[in-house]
Amino acid sequence: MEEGTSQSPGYCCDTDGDPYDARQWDTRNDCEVRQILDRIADKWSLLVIALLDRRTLRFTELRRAVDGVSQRMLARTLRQLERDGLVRRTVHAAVPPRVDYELTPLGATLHTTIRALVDWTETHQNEIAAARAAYDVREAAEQAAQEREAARRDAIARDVLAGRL
Amino acid sequence: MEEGTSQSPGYCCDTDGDPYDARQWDTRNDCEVRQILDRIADKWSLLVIALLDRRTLRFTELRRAVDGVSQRMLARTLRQLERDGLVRRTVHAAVPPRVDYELTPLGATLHTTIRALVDWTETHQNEIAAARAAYDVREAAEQAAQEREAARRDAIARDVLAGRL
DNA sequence: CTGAATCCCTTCCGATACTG
DNA sequence: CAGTATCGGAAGGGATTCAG
Repeated sequence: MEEGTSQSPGYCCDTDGDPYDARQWDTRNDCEVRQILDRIADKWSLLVIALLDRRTLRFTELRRAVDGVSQRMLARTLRQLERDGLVRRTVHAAVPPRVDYELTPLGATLHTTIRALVDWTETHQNEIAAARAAYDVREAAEQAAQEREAARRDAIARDVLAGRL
Repeated sequence: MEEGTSQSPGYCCDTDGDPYDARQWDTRNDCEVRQILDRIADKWSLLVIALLDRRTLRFTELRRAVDGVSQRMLARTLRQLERDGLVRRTVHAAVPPRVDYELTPLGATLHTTIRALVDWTETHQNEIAAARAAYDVREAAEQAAQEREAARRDAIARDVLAGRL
């Protein structure tokens, strides 16, 4: 197996004290949650779950549908989703071999939630694009101002030096 | 700047034909959406948005609260969230310097959605853990069976060879 | 057809050191 | 305090090859 099941050291909970914030999800709860979140929020997992909504697809169909995924990453993604109980894998003994993938009931509930997130993104993507553009403009202006200031200081310093000598 | 704004080549839309699935988010829509999703579904972004719910925090406060983030990643995360218009950054001219971070209205709406995702994860984390355990058991059993089978074949082959010679 | 295994390059990210 | 710059190790991920 390429990667093991174990996490890198220090990834998980060791903060026991510090009851720092009870109003919401604090850092302690993220030990398990964060790891799962990283998995399902993954670029390919998201797409696979999306594409498997209410239907069954074969490996190659998924491969073509996702369009950009390598067979390696698709296989890995599907294996993990299967392991997490979100996708069911059915092997048909046949020649040529045929493997079907479909969402489990658990996976179907995730689809709803993910869908909400994607909807938010679609709804606000223009605002985000606008915010980025505005930010980039501000940053560029600031940088230009700094460069002008630097040039000014440089000129002054040269003048002083010239006056001295 | 360490990483530029531009994406890696071939990351975005080039699939124009293939009107393959109109019922849901197909691959074409993900050009923009996926990129934004990757950003907001990021491990640190998620936590930062969570912690900034309805309050203002300073850099160091966030650093301590997240507990595990490096100053590098926190700074990067905050910069990106600011650029995306999700977080407002306020610099107070003072000694020592003080910088406050808070959610923008846009960021606040994201908080609700993210919260739904995290709630799903918390709700189903036990099911996922169970699924993983079951999967691992099945896999181990399969592997053991394969090894027994291999040993059996090996023994037969040796017997045949011994009979021949 | 459906993968698993290998090679190899790129990106991510933490540790460290340095500015304002 | 609030960052930025640089480096090196680790992980991500594509291309290719092999197997069932």
